[in-house]
Amino acid sequence: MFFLKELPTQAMITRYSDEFCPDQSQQIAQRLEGLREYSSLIRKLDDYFASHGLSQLRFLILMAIDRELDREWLYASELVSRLDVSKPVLSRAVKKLVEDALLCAKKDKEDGRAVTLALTKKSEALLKSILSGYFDILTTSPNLE
Amino acid sequence: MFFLKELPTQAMITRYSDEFCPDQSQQIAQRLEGLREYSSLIRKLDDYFASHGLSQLRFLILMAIDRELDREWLYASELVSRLDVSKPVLSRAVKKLVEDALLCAKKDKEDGRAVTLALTKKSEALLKSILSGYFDILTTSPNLE
DNA sequence: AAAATCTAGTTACCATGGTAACTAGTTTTT
DNA sequence: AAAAACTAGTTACCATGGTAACTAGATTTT
Repeated sequence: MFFLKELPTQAMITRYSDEFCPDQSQQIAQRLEGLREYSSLIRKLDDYFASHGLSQLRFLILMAIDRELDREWLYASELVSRLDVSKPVLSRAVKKLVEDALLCAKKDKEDGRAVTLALTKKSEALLKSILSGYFDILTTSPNLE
Repeated sequence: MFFLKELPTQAMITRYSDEFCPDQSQQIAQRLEGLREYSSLIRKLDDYFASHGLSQLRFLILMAIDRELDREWLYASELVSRLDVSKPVLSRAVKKLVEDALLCAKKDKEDGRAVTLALTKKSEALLKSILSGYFDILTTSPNLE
């Protein structure tokens, strides 16, 4: 997450960057502006997900399973390889999704260690109901062209 | 933080967005790409700060004080209004910075509640030593024009 | 000037990210 | 087939974000 409310003015950036990388102060300003815009977009998405009992991670777990074309389920380990998140964090998130009846976990028959994770009626309906708002937020963020 | 390792293909996005907002799938793809690029940039910055005993927040606190033109110090409450962070989080970060001799805290003479926060020799030197690398990371991130 | 309100900063607690180290099942080596 | 190595998932612990509620000093109301 990025925190600056007021970005440094071009003059401020120049004051610093002239010493280290003159002629790049404009690019630095652009990059900082981009960081702020995208951080703000991430916050908006987080708020939106929270208003539907989800989070960025919970949403992405559901989407990753839903978008799988040839199967109805994924192993937790497959989710780890698809999402940029650590195993323990995924494990905990999955546990809560199962408790909330948003995921259906079943022991795999072939591999005694593995668990298959599938969407439930509830999470299918939830995804359907929130995707429209999700796309709205993505497409209506200001200052990002 | 954003987690998708492999972004959905344009075909996947179309599969979803056609139902809700046809003709916007390309914009959605762009926005997701931007989110991923900036998340990756934020991770790079975090790693860089961590390698110098800092964090995004700790760095921004020091910068906010350093960039103040007419004063050598700020109140904690001023930092809260300049950085997009909650009071308790700032309070804790400041406490640690003082312990690490990167901030000098003094009771304000006029206002018995307030504390003035100034840089130390150590943090001034630290800022000088890391700014160059910071600008490098900002200006050399790929895929962001 | 006493009461009420506001403000600076902290404490307590919760959520969610991380790594290291563990259990237990599977696969590979020898 | 026993040992070693690998893999799936969890547990324990730490870091850092959040809100609510607190203390204490300053200010405003009455």
